[in-house]
Amino acid sequence: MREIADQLGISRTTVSLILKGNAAQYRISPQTQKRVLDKAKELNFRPNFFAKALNKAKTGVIGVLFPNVFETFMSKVVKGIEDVLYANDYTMMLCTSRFNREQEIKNIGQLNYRSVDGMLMVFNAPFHGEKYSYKHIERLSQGPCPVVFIDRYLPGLPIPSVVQDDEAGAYNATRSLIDSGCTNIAYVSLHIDISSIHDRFAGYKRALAEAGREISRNHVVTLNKRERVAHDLESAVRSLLASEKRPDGFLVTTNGLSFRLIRILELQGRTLNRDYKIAKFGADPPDNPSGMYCIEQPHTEMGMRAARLLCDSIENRTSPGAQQIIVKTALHKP
Amino acid sequence: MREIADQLGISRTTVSLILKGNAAQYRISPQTQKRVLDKAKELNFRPNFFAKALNKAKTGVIGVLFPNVFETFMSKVVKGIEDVLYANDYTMMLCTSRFNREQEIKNIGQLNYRSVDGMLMVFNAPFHGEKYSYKHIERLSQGPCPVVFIDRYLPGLPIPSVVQDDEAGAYNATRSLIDSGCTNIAYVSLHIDISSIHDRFAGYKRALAEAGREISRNHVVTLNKRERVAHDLESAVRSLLASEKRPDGFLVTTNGLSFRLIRILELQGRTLNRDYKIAKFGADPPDNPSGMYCIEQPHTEMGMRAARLLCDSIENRTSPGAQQIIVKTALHKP
DNA sequence: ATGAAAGCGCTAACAA
DNA sequence: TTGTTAGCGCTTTCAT
Repeated sequence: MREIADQLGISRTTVSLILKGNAAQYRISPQTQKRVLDKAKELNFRPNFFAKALNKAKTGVIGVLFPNVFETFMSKVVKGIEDVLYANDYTMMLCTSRFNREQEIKNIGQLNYRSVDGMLMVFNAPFHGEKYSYKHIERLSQGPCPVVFIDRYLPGLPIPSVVQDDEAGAYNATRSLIDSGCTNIAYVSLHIDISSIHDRFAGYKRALAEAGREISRNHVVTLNKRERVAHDLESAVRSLLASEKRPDGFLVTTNGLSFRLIRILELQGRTLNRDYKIAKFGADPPDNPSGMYCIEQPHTEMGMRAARLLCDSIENRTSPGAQQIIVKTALHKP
Repeated sequence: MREIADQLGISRTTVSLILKGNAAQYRISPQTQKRVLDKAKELNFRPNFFAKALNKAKTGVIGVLFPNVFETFMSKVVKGIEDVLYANDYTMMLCTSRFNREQEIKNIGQLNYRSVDGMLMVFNAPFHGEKYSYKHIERLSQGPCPVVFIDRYLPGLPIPSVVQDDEAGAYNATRSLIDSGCTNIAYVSLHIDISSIHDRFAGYKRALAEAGREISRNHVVTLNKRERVAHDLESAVRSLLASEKRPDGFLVTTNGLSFRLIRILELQGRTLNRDYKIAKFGADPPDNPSGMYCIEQPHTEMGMRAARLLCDSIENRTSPGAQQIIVKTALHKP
C-alpha cells in the first residue's frame, strides 16, 4: 500500500480509502481512484489480513468444531454451513475433537486465540455412566464470541441450537415397523448421554406403548464403550437371537451402527428384509441396501440454519438467547 | 500486556520477554518473572494472534484443502494430518473444494490471504474428456508457501507428494481375483484423469496380461459424469450381465463405487460371493460385507507423512523439490 | 478531495 | 537486567 502511495505520490490514507471502496463517500476524484486501482493491480496488491484484523474486531472467520468429519452426518452439515458462510463472505475454520474432551478444549482455545467471529459446534458427549464435565462448554456462554450448537444442546444453557425432531422421528419409524408387521422390535443405540439419543429412545417407547406393546428390557441394546462397540454389539445380537421373543424389527439410532448390525445378523444367518426389518437414523439412499426404513435428517438444512443463525447474531448483535430451531426428519420407506 | 507492565511499573519489553520464555536468555530476575507471570494469570492475559502474526512471518496455521471430507479416504487422511500438526503446534485450517475448480481457486486465495505457513492438498481432477486447466495449481510452485500434494500429483511440477502404490495395489488385487478362480474380471472406475486412476488401470491390465487373459473393452466400465454415476453404472452393469462373458470378478477403484455396484448387482439377482467377487480400493473392514478383497490404503499414514514433509520443509526451509513418497497398500482377503 | 498522525498489540534491535 | 524506540500494514479521526 505504501508502495502504491509512493509511486503515485499521494498519501497512504487516500489509497486505503479507495481500496476499501469508501472513495465515493469521501468524494475522491475518479482519476485518482483509477490510478490507484490500476497501480494496485499492477503491483498485485493483496491486503494483509492480520493488519486488518488487528484494527478491526472482525476476522471473518467462523470456527466449526465437530467430533469428527467422516460420518455422513457431519459432512452434510458441513456442506450446509459452507454454503451459507461462503455466501456471507466468511471463511470456515474446521477442527475435529475426535470424540475427545481434551482435544475439544484445546480447539476451543485455538479458535478463541484466533479470534473467530463465531463458532458452530457439535460438542462431545459422554457415554452413559462416564463422569464428565461440561464446564468448558458452559463457559462459552460468557465468552465474547457467539456460538450455535448443532444436533444437541445443553438444557438450561443460554446458547441457541439447531436440532432435529428426534422423538417424532423415532416414533414414526417405530410405528412403521409395527404397521409393517414386526412383532418384536429391538432398540439398538450407543448409550450416549445426550439430548438427541434420549429423545429417540422416548419416541421408540411412545410408539410401542401406543400400540399396546410391552417394552422389554431384553430388546433394548445400549452400547457403552466406543472401542468395544463391535464386540459388544455382537454379543448383544447373539442373546437377542437366542431369546424367546426373537426380534424381527430394529430401531437403530445411528447409521454406522445399522451397517454393523446387518453384517453381524448376516453372519448369524439372518438376512435383512427376509428375516427382519430395520429402521435407522441417517440415510444415504443410493448406497443403502434395500429393506431399510431410513429416518432422514435434513443434515444440510441443519447446517444452513445454524450458520444463518450465527451470522445473524454476529451482524445484528442480537443475542438469540437459548433459541432452538427444530427441523423435521422424514421417514423413507423401503 | 501494557496493563501488566503499567500495574507492575515495569516496561512492556520486559513483560514481552518473560511471557515469551526468553527470560533466561536475558537474565531477568526471577522475582520480576514471577510477578509478571502471576499478574498475567490474574489479568487472564491472552496474547493477540494478529499482532504476533503481523510482526513475525509465521502464523502457525496449515491450510488443508480437499475435494470433500466425507469419503472415508479423506477423513482418515485428515486424522493423520491432525496428529502430526497438533503435535508440532500447528493449527489446521480445513477447506473443501467440493470437486469444484472455482471453489478450489477461491479457497487457495483465502489460504494465501490468511498467510498460512503451508498447504496440504488433494487437488481436483477433471473427468476424462473435460477441458480443464491446472494453472492455479501450477502457480503454487512459485508461491511463497510450501505445498505438499496427497494421493495425486502433477507430473513435472516441482511440488512434493505423498501417494500410494496404485499400480501394485491394483495388480495384486487383480491377481488374487484370478487366483481365486475368476475368469472374467471387469474393471469399474470413475473415468478421472489423474495419476492414481491411470496407475490402477495399468495394474489391472498388467495382471491380466501376465495371466494370459485378454483385456476386453467390454469389461472396462469407466464412468464419466459425477452426476450420472448412479445411472450410468446401472446401465453398464446391465450390459455387462447381458454379455457373453459375464464377469465373475470386479476390480473397483473406489470404495463408494463398490457399494453402488453391489447394490445394483443385487437388484439384478446376483449376490456377492455366490455369483461374483469384488476387489476394491478403500477398506473399512468392520463394516464391509464379506467376500470382498480390499486394497487398503494407509490413509492415516499418508496424512502423517505429508504433514511431516510439510513441517520439515517449513522449518528447515529445505525445498523438497518434487520428492515423492510412495506408501504401500495392503491387500485384505475376505 | 487529500494528507498527517495516532494507534491496533506485539516484537526485537539497541541503548543504558 | 531493564527500558527506549521503531516498526509490522492497515484504519480512522481530524485537519486542511
